[in-house]
Amino acid sequence: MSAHVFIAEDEASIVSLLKYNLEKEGYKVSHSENGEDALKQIKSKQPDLILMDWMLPELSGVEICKNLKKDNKFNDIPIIMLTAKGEEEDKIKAFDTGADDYVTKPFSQKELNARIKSLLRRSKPQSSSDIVEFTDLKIDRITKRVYRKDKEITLGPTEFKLLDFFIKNPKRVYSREQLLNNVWGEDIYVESRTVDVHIRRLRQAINIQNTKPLIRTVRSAGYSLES
Amino acid sequence: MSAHVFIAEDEASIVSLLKYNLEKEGYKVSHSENGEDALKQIKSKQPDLILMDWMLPELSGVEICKNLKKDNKFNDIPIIMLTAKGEEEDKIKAFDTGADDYVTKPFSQKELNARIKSLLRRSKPQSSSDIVEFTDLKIDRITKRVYRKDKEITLGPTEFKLLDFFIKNPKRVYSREQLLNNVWGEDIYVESRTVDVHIRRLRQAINIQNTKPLIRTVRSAGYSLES
DNA sequence: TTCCTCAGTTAACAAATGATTAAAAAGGGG
DNA sequence: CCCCTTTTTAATCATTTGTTAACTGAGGAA
Repeated sequence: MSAHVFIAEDEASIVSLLKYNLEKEGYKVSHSENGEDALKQIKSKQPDLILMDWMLPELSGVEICKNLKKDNKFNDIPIIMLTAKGEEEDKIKAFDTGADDYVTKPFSQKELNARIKSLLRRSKPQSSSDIVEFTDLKIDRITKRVYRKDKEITLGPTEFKLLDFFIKNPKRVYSREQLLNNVWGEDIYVESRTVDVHIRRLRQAINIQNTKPLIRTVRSAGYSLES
Repeated sequence: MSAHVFIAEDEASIVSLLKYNLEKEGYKVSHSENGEDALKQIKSKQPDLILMDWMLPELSGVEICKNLKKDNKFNDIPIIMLTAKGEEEDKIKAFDTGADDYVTKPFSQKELNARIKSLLRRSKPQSSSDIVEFTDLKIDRITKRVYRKDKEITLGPTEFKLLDFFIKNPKRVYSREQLLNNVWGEDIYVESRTVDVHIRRLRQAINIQNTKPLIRTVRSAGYSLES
């Protein structure tokens, strides 16, 4: 699943250059040449990232930026401002309107790609790496192995999924309901006590004698993974 | 509550310049001159943002960066790389190791401030909205934990809900009736004296010896949370 | 001021709620 | 059909909850 990059830029030559390069990187790309239309398209398409010219016909990049950052639904979309001016003050202004990064023309495609990658990584935590660590726990999603303090631990499939889910949001308390929906699946019906049983098995597997247990029980609320 | 910025940099002149400027901006600042120590400090202090020199004694910035980005507990801390080199390839490498931004020395303090602001804005919201504070009380609805003066306090489920309700409208006085409706639920019938008992339990849990009590009794009216 | 009354405080306890655990039953590949 | 995992069940254990009743103290009346 590739990210969707939206370009708001009126110079055709730049658009085609960007488009070519971004598509080569594997992004889905769409664009608009005018500010008003750009805003409309962004709101309907909800891209993952926006490259926006500072100056745009109809509605300036600054205006669009402000508009998007006001709206809860769109203020998470990272925005990179493109501009011909290299002046200090403009950079500050760009950041102040809510832009997340700033690139001056002419820009290097390589650097732009790097900045895009960085912003996307930040806004898409779910597509995180295949090896995740939390304190002394390490889980490898590829080989399906789990380690505690570099010692391997064997888990049943359900326990693995359970731990994998917990590790995505450590310290957060999940209700049995939430765990069932996220680990077992929305449409599967099992008793909520079943969760307890798997929590117990997971605890037994990952615990180390005389150490603070990793899974916390929050009475009448659920469970969480602690450090 | 101001953000905490950590500086990992060995050139004293740069550190003092940065420190001066960041503190003027209202950030809490701490620093380390050596890579190994920096990593240790970062893990214990958990700053909100890191400014890191590309080259550091003991353990290079790149290494620290990689190390932090692997661990779920720290990979949300934004990192800005500081470097003397202005070369293209280094920028790419910096982003590849997981840095979130990149600034070349000599840098403009104004631009750095803008970039810091942008990164903080981006990383804060997920954690802040479900944490409520009132004077020295802090309640985290995600992890279901309560703190007084940064020391954790354990509450039973009802006391937690009670405090959570009070903190939504501090200083406002609620009758037992209102508390029952809002904390216990509209359709549940319990004696109104029960409220007193839970108020007492909550008081015992959150009070500190020789300090003004946080919950005020308003005779023949109800209770309120005071500062 | 003193005394009385009423509202709030407190401690103790029994009941109920929720979590843990072990063991049996039920599935589901190989 | 056997082995391994998952789910259910039910007994047990732990904590929380609501109730009761005695106690305390504030504030008004005399």
